[in-house]
Amino acid sequence: MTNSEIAFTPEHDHERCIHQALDDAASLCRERQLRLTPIRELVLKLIWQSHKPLGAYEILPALAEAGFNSAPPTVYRALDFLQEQGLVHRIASLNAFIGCSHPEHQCSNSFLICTQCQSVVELESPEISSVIHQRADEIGFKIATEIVEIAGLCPNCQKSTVEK
Amino acid sequence: MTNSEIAFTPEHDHERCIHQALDDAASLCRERQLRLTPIRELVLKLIWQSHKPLGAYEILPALAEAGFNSAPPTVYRALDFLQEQGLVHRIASLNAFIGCSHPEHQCSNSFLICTQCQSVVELESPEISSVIHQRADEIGFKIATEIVEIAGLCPNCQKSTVEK
DNA sequence: TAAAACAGTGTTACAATATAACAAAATATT
DNA sequence: AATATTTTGTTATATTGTAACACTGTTTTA
Repeated sequence: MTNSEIAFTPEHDHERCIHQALDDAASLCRERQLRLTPIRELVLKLIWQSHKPLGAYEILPALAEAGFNSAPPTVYRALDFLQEQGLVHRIASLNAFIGCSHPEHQCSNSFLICTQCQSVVELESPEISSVIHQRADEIGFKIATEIVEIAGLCPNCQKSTVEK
Repeated sequence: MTNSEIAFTPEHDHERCIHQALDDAASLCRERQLRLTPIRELVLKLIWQSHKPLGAYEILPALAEAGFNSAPPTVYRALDFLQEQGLVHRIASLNAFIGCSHPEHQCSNSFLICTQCQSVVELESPEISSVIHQRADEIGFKIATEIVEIAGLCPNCQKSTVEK
């Protein structure tokens, strides 16, 4: 099973996903000499509680519970930091945030979004990016950022839909 | 020049774009036995004032000026209708709306967004869609809707940037 | 080490985008 | 004409995101 498909496999060992993500973040921040403060780490952990994107305002209560200030700027600042470091992505079509599954590499910013279970996987596909660049080149358009958000039914939810 | 590039060509005859869009909308609604009411037509016309996406709240003042109610639901209803009929698209990354340049055909929902002049063109590219479907098939993901939003510099703005 | 600089957080207020719910009016259908 | 349906008016509010400034902790420099 590729990394992509894990999110669409409910029975996977998610503790491992969380652990990996937090470890990656820690080492990445160490390398870059940036501070993964308690707030930032908590926000990242909360986002990684599942493979479903989380809204900023869904994060706030947990911050409050942990004893931090829980006004919107607190969470948005943490999210900004995490996004800048490529640790989380914002899904524009959902106004929500998802953990990056490979923060070390360059990201495609392509996502498959299941409309039934809400799980999201990052679509790693050089071909998609390459075709997009090809087409942009033809028009003479100079790409800065790409967003690809594909909504539909994940393999797992297709099964359950059929079973109904 | 292909249809796509018109939006990135400031000197094009935009009256023609507007006229075409309103005509298309009228005939399309006639065919489908739907009502292109004055509000809906005005909203469409306002959106077609340029090739730059328009926010819902930018439309409201013009509605008020034309003597209509100008509370948010009015414009969102019109936008909902126009979107359902494929006459306008919502750009998720901008929270804004743009006229569809070919409402008769199936739409790719792919856009090139110039970050300098704000112009947007619809990227008609069977290849992009095809590659996306290919990749989704491999994972067993059943696509319902696709969003592709590419931001960068349009050919025209690249020129002016160099000139500076 | 003290002082300055900077980064991170707390706090208040508000901006921008979008929707719920119900009443009234216009239009289409019987 | 009466009824049903669609569209619009209206009020209120939900959701998402940011500006601005004060305060605190951490790093850097003299």
